Amino acid sequence: VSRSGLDPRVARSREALLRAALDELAAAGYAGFSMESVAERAGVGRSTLYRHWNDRLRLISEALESLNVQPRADTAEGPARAGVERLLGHLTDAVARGPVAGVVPALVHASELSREVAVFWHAYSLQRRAALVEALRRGVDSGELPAVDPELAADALSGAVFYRRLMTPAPMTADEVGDLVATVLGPS
Amino acid sequence: VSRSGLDPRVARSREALLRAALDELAAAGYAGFSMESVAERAGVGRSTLYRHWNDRLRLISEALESLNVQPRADTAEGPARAGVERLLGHLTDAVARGPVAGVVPALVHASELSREVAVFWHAYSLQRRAALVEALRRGVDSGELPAVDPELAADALSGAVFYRRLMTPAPMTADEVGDLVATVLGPS
Amino acid sequence: VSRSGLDPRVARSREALLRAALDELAAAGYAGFSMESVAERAGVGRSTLYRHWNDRLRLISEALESLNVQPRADTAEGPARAGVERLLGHLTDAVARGPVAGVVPALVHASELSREVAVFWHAYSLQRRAALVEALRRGVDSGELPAVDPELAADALSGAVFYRRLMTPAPMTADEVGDLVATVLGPS
Amino acid sequence: VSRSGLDPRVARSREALLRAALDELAAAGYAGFSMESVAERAGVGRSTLYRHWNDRLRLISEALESLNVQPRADTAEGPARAGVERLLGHLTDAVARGPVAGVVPALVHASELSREVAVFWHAYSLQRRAALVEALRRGVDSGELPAVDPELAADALSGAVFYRRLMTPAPMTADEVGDLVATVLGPS
DNA sequence: CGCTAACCGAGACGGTACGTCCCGTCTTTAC
DNA sequence: GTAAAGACGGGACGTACCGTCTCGGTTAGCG
Repeated sequence: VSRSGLDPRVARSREALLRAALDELAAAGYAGFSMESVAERAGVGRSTLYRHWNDRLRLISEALESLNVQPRADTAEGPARAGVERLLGHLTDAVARGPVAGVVPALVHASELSREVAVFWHAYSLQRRAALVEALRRGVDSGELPAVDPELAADALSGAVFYRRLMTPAPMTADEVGDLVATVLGPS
Repeated sequence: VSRSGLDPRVARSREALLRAALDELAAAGYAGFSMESVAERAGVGRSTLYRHWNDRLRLISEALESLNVQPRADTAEGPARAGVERLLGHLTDAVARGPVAGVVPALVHASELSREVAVFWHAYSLQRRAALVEALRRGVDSGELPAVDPELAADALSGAVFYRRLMTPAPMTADEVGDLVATVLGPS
Repeated sequence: VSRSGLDPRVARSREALLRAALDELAAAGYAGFSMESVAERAGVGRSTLYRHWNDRLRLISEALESLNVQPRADTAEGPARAGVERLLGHLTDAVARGPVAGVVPALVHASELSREVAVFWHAYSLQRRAALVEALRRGVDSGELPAVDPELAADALSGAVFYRRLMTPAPMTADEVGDLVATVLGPS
Repeated sequence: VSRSGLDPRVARSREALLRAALDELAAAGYAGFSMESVAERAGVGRSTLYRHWNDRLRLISEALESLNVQPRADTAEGPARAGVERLLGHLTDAVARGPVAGVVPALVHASELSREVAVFWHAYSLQRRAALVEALRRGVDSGELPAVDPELAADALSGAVFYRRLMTPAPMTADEVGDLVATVLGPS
C-alpha cells in the first residue's frame, strides 16, 4: 500500500465514484446532489464512498479536478483573430456539451458556498481565459487587432458565451461566434 | 378575502415570509435553503409557510418576483454611450451589492433544475438586457456608436459583468465600466 | 395539546411503540435491540420513534415502566407459609411466562450498563421482595415460622427461583415451590 | 501448526486476544462488546482476530472457558457447615470482584441468545454448585446439618448471593454469609 | 356585537439523506 | 505462509428537514 502503488480495488472504486459524482452533479445539481445516489450510480457501497471522502464537498471538489484537462495551447500561430474564434468556439461547445456543461450552473452556485469549490472554479476559468487573453494580446501587439485591453476583451467575449448559457434560454451557437468577435473586435 | 383585500394577517405573514425567504437564499444559497429556517426568520409557524406555498420552489419563485423592480428607463435621452455606462454601472452594482447579489448564483443553479425559476430568471435578465439593447440601438442608429449588433454587444457587455462576478474572485468595479465600454464600443 | 388531553396520534404511537419495544427486548435481548425493528414492529415511522425517545435507553426505560404493575398484596391473611408459597409461585410463573419473563436477562445485563435501567430494575425487584419479606415477618412474629431473618430468607427464596432461571437449564416448577419453602423454613 | 505445537506467534496472539476479550466484556458488557476494540486492546490486527474466531460469539465463548478454573474441592474434611460457608464466601467474592464479576450479567444475557454461551454458563455454574451440594450432602448425611434437600438448599444459598448481586444495589458481603447459612440451615 | 369562518402556532406523522460506527468478508503487501 | 493493514458491502445509529396532517386557539369582519 505504501510505496509503489495502490490497492487496485481502491483505484476501481475511486474512479467509478468520481465519474458517478460528476454525473450526479450534472443530473441533480449541487442542491439535490446525493451521496446515496452517487454510490448507487457507481455500484459501490455507501460506506466505501464515505471511506474515501468524508462529506459531499470533498467528493465534489475532487471530482471536479478530474475535469481539469488543459485546453491545448494551439493559438500560438496563425492569425490572432482565428485563434480567438477557435477558443471561443471551444468554450461555446464546452458550456453546451460534454462533462463540464451540466456542471457549470452547479459550480457557480457551489462556489458561493464553498471556498474549496470556488478556488477550483476560479482557477479553471482563469486557465481558459488565460489562453484567450494571450491570443488577444498577440493580435493587439502585432496590430492585427484594434488596441483593446486584452483582459477586458476576454471578459466580454467569454462573458457573452456564459451569459447566453446561464441567463437566457438560447445559448450561443457556433455560427454566432464570428459575429460576436466582429462586434467586440471590429469587422475583420 | 373576497373583494376589498386580504385578511391583514395573511398579508403580514406573506410579506414577512417573502422577505425571510430572500434573506435565507442569500445566506444559505439554494442548496442549504431551509423552509424550517425561513419560517423561523419570519417568526411564523412552519404550517403557515406551507399554507401559502406548497414547496420550496414556489416560495423561492414568488420571493424572486418581488425583486422584479424595473430599473428606470432613464436612458431615452442624452448621449447613448452615457446611457450604456449608466446601465452597466447599475448592473455592476446590483451583482455586487443589494438583495439580488447574493441570489444570482442560486438563481443560475435553480434555473437549471426548475422550469419555473428558469422562466422567471430569463425574463428578469431579458428585461435588464432590453434596456441596454435599446440604448445601444439608439446610439448605433444615431451614428454615435459604431455599427455593432446591439444584441451581441449587449451580451458582451452584460456578460463581462456577470463573468467577473461568477467566474472570477474579482467582480467588476464601477471605475472599470468606462474601460469595458471603450473596449467593446471603441474609445469615446 | 396543552391542557386536557394529548393528540390521539401520540397516544396511538406511544402505545404501539412501547409494546413493540418490550417484544423486541424479549426477542433480541438488550444487545441486538434495534430501534429500526421496534419501529417496524409497531408499524410506525422511524422518525416518529425518535421524536418520542432520543435514544434506545430512554425508550427501554419507559417501556419497562409499563411492566410496573403492583402484584396484589394478598398475603395479609391466612397462614403465613401459604402466603409465602403463593408469592413464590407467582414469581416462578413470572420468570417463566408473561411479559417479564423474556426481559429478565436483558434487564440484568442492561442494569450493569445503565443507571436508569438499574434503578428501575432494583425498584421492581424490591417491590416483589417487600411483599415476601412482609409475609415472612408476619409468620415469624406469630410463631408460625421459625425465627429466621426475613430479609435473608427472602433473598434465599427469591434467589433460588432466579438462580434456576438464569444459571441452569431447568427453571423451577410450581410443584417444587413447596419443597423449596420446606428446605428454607423447615417442614410444615 | 502440525505436530509439535503451535506457531508461537499464534499462541501469543490468541492469548492476548482472549485476555483482551475478557477486558472488553467487563468494560462494555455484552452489548457494546466490539471486535474492533478487542483487537485494539490486544495490539493486534482486526483480521488476525477474525482468523481465529469467525464471530463475536465464538470469541466470547472461548474467552470464558479460560475462566473455567475449578474452585478447589477443599471441603472434603472438617465441619460441613464451615465448608458451606467457605464455598459461599468464595462465591460472594467472585461475583463482587475479579474477572468473573463484571462478566456475570453479560453471561446471563448472552445465555438467552446463544446456545453455546448457555451451555458454557450452565456448566460453569453447575460445577460451582456441585461442590456446594456435595458439602451439604455430607453434612446432612452425618447429621451435622438438618435434613434438607441438598439440591434445593444449594439453589437457595447460591441464589441468595446472585440475587443480591443482580437484582439489588447491595451485593452480599462476607460477614452476611454466616447469617445466610444460619437462616437456611438453622442456627449453628 | 356576537358568530363563524379563516388563519394561526405547535407539532405529530412517514419519509429520505446525512455522516458515523461497527460488522464479518475480502484482498494485498510486507516480514 | 502468516501477520498486519485496511478496503469492501451491509446495516443501524441518531440528526435534520422534507411536505402532509391534525389539532386547539385567536382574530377578523359580516350580518
